[in-house]
Amino acid sequence: MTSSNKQTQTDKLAAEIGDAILSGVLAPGTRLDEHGLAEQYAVSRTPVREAIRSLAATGLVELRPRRSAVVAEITPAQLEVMFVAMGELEATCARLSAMSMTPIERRRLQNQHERMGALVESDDVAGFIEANLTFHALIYAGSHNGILADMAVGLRRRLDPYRRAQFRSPGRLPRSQAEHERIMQAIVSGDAAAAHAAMLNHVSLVEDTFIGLTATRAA
Amino acid sequence: MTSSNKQTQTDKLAAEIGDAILSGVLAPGTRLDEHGLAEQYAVSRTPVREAIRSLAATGLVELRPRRSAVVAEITPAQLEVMFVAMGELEATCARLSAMSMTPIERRRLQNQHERMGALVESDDVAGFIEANLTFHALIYAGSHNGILADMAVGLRRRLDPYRRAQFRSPGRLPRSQAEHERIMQAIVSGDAAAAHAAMLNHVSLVEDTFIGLTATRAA
DNA sequence: AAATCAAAAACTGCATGCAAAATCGCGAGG
DNA sequence: CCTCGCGATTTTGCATGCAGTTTTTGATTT
Repeated sequence: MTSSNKQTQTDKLAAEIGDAILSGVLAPGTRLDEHGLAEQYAVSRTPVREAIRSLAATGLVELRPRRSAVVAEITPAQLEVMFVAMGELEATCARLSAMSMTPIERRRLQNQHERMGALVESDDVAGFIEANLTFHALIYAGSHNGILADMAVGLRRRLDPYRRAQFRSPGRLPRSQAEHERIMQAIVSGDAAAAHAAMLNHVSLVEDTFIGLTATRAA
Repeated sequence: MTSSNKQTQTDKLAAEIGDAILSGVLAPGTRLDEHGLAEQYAVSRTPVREAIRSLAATGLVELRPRRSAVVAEITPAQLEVMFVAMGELEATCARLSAMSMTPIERRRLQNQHERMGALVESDDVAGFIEANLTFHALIYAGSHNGILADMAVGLRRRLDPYRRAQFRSPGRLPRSQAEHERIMQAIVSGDAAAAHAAMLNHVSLVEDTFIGLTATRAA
C-alpha cells in the first residue's frame, strides 16, 4: 500500500478520490454524491463530506453550497492560466536554485541531467518522463523554499494528465534535453537570470506543444 | 454583518475561526477543541470539524489525527520562507503586469500611485496601509493570472499580522512611495525585467525591516 | 517529595437520523 | 408541441450518539 492505514478514513478518502479525479476515473463535471461515494468506499457520509471539503481546498473539486460538489471543470482558459503559473513558479525556483543551491545539490542536478542523456540515447520515453520528474523536483528542492516548491508540485500534479501526451511528439526528448542542459548549466554556474529565462523558455515550449495538441484535437 | 449568512455554517465558521487566528485572538499553538468551539459558536461539532479541515488546507491550522488540531505555529524560519515566497510571487505578478496590463489597468495603477502620494504628504499611515493593499491588488489583478494572484493574496493575508508594525518605522512612507514609483514606472512602460527587479527589491526591504523589528524584540 | 502507573475524564473519528433545500417528474395550460 | 408550475423524491447540512484513543488525575511506591 502506498497509503498507510494509520491515518484517518477522511485522509484516505481524500487521497483516493483525489487520485480518481487526477487519473480521470472521475471526469470533470461529475457530481460527487455523498451517499454514493459513502457506499462505494464502505464508510459513512461524514468522512466523505470531510474528504470532499479537503479536495475543494486544493481546487480539485468545486463546492456549491446546498448542491452537489462537482469535480472541477477546467476550461482551456484556466488551463492556460495554470500553465503560465506553473511556468513562472518553475522559473522562480530555478532562479532561487541558481542562487542558493549547495554544491552537493548542484552536483546532483548535474548527475541527474547526465543520467537523462542516456535515456534520450535509448529513446526510453517512460524512463525519461520519470527522470524528468526527478530533475524538476531537484530544482524545486534547490530553491530551499518549501512554499514555492509545494505550489509548483501541486500545479504540476494537477497538470500532469495534460502533459503526458506531449513527450510523444517526435524529437521531443532531445529538444527537452537540450533545454535542460541550458537550465542546468545556468543553475550550476549560479547565473540566476539565465536560469530563470531558460526555465521559462523550457516550460513555455512544453505549453506550446500542448496547446498545439489540443488545438488539433479541438479542430 | 460582514459575512453574508447565505452560505453554510461551515463556511461561516471557517471564516470566523480563520479571522480569529489571523487577528491573534487564537494564538499559535492553541488547541482547537471541537466541543468548545461548537458551544462557543452555538452549533454542533460537525460544522466545526469541517471548518477546521478547511483551515488546515490553507495552512492556518495543523491537523494531528486522533488529537486536537492546533493553530499552526510559525517558526522564524518558516516566516522567512513565506516572506521570500511572497516576494517572488509579487515580483512575478509585477513582471506579468508589465507585459500584459491593458492601458486602462496601467492608468489605474498610475492613479492609485498618485493618490498615495497625497497620503504620504499628510502622513496618513492608516490610509496609506489601506491604499497600499489596493496598489498591490491592482498588480495581482494585472498579472491576469488568477492562480498566482490567489497565491499572493493568501500569503499576504497570512503575513499581514507581521507586516503591520513596519509602516510605523520613521520615514517608511516616503521610502515606500519612492519604491512604488519605480515599480509603477516599470510596469506602465512595459519593462518586465525592471518591474520584477523593482518589486523584488521593494518586498525585500519590507522584509528586512520586519526582520530587524523581530530581532530587536527577541533581543 | 518525586516518579510511576492505573483509572477516570475528555476528546476525536465515525455512524446515523432528521429537517430543509434542491432536483426531478408529471400534469395542466398556452 | 412546448412551457410552466406543483408535488414527490433525492440530497445536502447539521445534530447527536457511540466507540476507541488520548490526556488528565490521583493514588501508590520509592
